[in-house]
Amino acid sequence: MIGRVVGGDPKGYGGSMAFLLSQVGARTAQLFAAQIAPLGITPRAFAILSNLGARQPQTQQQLADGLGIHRNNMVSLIDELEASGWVRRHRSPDDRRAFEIHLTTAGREVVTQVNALVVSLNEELAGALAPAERAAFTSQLTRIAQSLELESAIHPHVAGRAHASPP
Amino acid sequence: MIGRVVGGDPKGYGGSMAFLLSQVGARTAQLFAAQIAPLGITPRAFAILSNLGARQPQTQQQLADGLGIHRNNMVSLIDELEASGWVRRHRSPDDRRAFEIHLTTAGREVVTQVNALVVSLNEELAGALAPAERAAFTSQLTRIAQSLELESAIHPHVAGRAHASPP
DNA sequence: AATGATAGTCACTAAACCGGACAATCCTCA
DNA sequence: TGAGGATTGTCCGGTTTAGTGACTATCATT
Repeated sequence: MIGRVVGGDPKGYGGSMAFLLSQVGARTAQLFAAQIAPLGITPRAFAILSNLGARQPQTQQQLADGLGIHRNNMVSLIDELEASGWVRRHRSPDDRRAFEIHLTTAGREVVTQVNALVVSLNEELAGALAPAERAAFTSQLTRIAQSLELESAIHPHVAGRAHASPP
Repeated sequence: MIGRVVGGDPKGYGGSMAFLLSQVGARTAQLFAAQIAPLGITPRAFAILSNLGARQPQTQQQLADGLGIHRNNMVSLIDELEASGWVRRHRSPDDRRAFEIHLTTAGREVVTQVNALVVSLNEELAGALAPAERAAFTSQLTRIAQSLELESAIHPHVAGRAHASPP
């Protein structure tokens, strides 16, 4: 009774976990992108800033590996971040090929602001559930994420070519 | 205690419903696309076939409206579907501008095959949960989908430009 | 019949991402 | 020590994907 897709109404994927998850996930990502857009930042760029907020400094290569983004794309991404004043390139003292990417004060501020938006988005999502349900739901969702071998730092959308859709 | 993102470890969005949902959703969509790819079909194309399976025939315009896909893009989508032999264009007797899109026998078969894949994907996802948890989880997910005003037929990824990513 | 709306089509554009190639630098080991 | 191979950041081109504008044929309304 798990995968009921054939029975009932055709075209009704309303009970399909796969469809629901990808649908809700896509919409959530849309909302997030729309909410941070006024700050002049994209989800991908924020992923970099956030990652730097956790560990600093990192080279472009380290960031690319950590987030699953292609090396080549990291170049222009850092360019934009630097142009926005959120990040600065410093030559590494250890390796003259590499740049150490440092978060600026403004960059740290953006991370804080976006984190606040994430909190409010979380509350908006959780609002559909009874307070008593929320912890269990998150725990179950986490278990699914683990079973899919998702690492907490890598988001399939942030990482390379990852389209696809329903269900 | 819903939106814990700031506390604990920075960069740790592991407890954020928004991040988890979009991450799991994106991965689910990826898996689905990968699983149907051997059949020579994309998620977008399947959405059309599946919709036709539920109501037939429909004009391109009706399909575009129903799935949230742009009219112009529907043209090449139907072209491919027709080239694959899953669909046929018949001139509408009522409106000589419009085409009625009809599912062929092969098209119906593909829908059946993909639906079977969806069932197995659902089982794979549900496998991370205890059997007793599954119904509640799906119900909660459905409530979240409703609170986001998601219609069961429209998938944000299938419909227009819908990138975005974390939290 | 005339005017405006609508269905489908096509061509052009914009964005995202990948792969290949390249210079500078590092590393290793004979 | 120095020569070959690997690595870092960079750039460029090609591909894919989706959206826009304009066009034709047809319908609907008056």
